[in-house]
Amino acid sequence: MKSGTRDERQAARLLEQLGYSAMGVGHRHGLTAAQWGALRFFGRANRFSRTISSFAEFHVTTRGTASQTVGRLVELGFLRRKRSTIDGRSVQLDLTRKGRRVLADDPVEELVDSLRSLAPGTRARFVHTLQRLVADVARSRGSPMFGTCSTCSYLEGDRRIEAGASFGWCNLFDEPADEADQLCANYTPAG
Amino acid sequence: MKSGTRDERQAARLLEQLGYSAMGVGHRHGLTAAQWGALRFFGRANRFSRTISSFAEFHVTTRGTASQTVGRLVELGFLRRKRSTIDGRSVQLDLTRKGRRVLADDPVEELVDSLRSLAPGTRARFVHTLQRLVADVARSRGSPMFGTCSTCSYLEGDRRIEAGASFGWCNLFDEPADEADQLCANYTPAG
DNA sequence: CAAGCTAGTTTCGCATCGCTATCATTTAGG
DNA sequence: CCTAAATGATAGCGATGCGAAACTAGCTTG
Repeated sequence: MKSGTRDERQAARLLEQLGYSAMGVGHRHGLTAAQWGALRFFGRANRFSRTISSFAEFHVTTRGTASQTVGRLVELGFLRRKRSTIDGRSVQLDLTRKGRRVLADDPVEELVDSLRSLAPGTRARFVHTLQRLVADVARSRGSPMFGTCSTCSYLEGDRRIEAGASFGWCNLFDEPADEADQLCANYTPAG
Repeated sequence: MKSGTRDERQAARLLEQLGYSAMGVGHRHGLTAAQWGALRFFGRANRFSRTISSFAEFHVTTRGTASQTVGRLVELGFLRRKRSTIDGRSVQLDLTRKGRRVLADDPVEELVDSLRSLAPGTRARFVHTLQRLVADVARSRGSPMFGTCSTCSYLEGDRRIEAGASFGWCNLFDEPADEADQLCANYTPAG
């Protein structure tokens, strides 16, 4: 039995190690892990999902804590609050120029470099496996998904978003899917 | 340029997401992320590496902080201190039975389940790619590696550790490599 | 319009993190 | 030997994280 699970454990260990060494561990720029997580989230979520509630859900914490973390980033000038015009309760968080600069120096960039050096086929297979794992874990945990348009059931028309080409259409918001590579809190896997 | 990096960013994002959902986020068993990290480290490191210093290095923090975190886990009964017989300064940390039980309920187990459902070939390719990424990131950061015997240059004889079969030989410690699937602080990639 | 729900903020209390020093013990080098 | 280096433990300090609860304000339903 032990030998039968060696591969899985090794993979899990490597994933964790990658997480530790690649992600916000190390307090670069004086930011904590939670703050890096928030900054990344708001840098990668679409405009409908850049809210306290979505971040709290994504980060598995309470809205109170999330508000506190975000408040600190606003003080530091990395995020900007903007009241939503459609829903007066809602606040949209946007990265400032300063926030974007810091995010560009995200420790995870070294990982991106490494990924870039993979053969395209290898990378594609890797991404495909990752997607499956993320979906599996989210499902087995009963937590929402936070995916992107490319595999979302609300996307109308051509499922594949070509690089830089025309957008698809989001049937949920009834708008062009112009932030197709951003995370969405309303993501629903197709299938 | 932007479209040319879509795959890499997506992969990085998925890796981060997997890290968040799989790792100690959520305070299960009342343990913090740092405590989960320590518990996992001491559950996966070989006897030469289960020290405060190694953990501090792995976790990218100071020995003081590491000692404090470990101290809490000792108080909680998850770890046990044991003075080294060879080096009187060194302390070896071992998981207690209780610690092992908690580690079995590690949130990361859901990830292991998901990995188990992959086709063997897919999983092998995935692991292979992960290994490369971990090595790349560690190299570009100039940090030590923490790998296992199977790809270590100190391993004598057959490089492949067969499941449950005979051990290899470690030329560094001059001992049988009987903890071949455990993390080692002295890991040096072959090649 | 009233009741109820949702989004966010704020405060309180407490535990932990993370760093810097300092100290004791033990090893290693000359 | 005697000094320098290494391993850990510990104290002190500031900041953050986290949960719970109370509170404001804006939607929504009937």
